[in-house]
Amino acid sequence: MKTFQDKVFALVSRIPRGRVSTYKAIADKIGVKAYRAVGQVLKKNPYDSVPCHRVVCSDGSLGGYHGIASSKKKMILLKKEDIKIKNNKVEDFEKRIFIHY
DNA sequence: GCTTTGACTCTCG
DNA sequence: TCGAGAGCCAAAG
Repeated sequence: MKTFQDKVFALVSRIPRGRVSTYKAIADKIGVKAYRAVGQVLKKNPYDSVPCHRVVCSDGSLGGYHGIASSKKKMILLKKEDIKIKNNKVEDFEKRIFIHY
C-alpha cells in the first residue's frame, strides 16, 4: 500500500462476494475525493484481478465498468454473486453496499 | 512540467 | 423526474 491505485485495489479486493461498493466509498476511505481517479484506475486494471464488477455508482447503478451498464453478462455475473440487478441498478443497494472498516 | 482525460458525484433548473 | 453543468483528484500523454 503506497500509491493511490494500490489502495484502491486493496480496498476493492476486500469486497466480499455478494457485496458491492462505490467509487465514492473507496475514495473516501482512502481519504481523497478522487472518485474519478478510482474508476480510471479500475478501468486500466493493471492487476487484472480485482472484482471491478462489484464497484458501482453511488446511486446503485452499474455506472460504466464496461463503457456503460449495457453488458448483461456482467449483470448475470453479479447475479451469480447474489447481487440482483433491477432496472439497471443494484437491488437493495444500500443494504448490500460494503463499507470498508 | 503542464495539459488532457476519465468506469464519478453533487447541485441546480 | 431528468438533463446539464461544475467540481474534484490522479494518472497518462
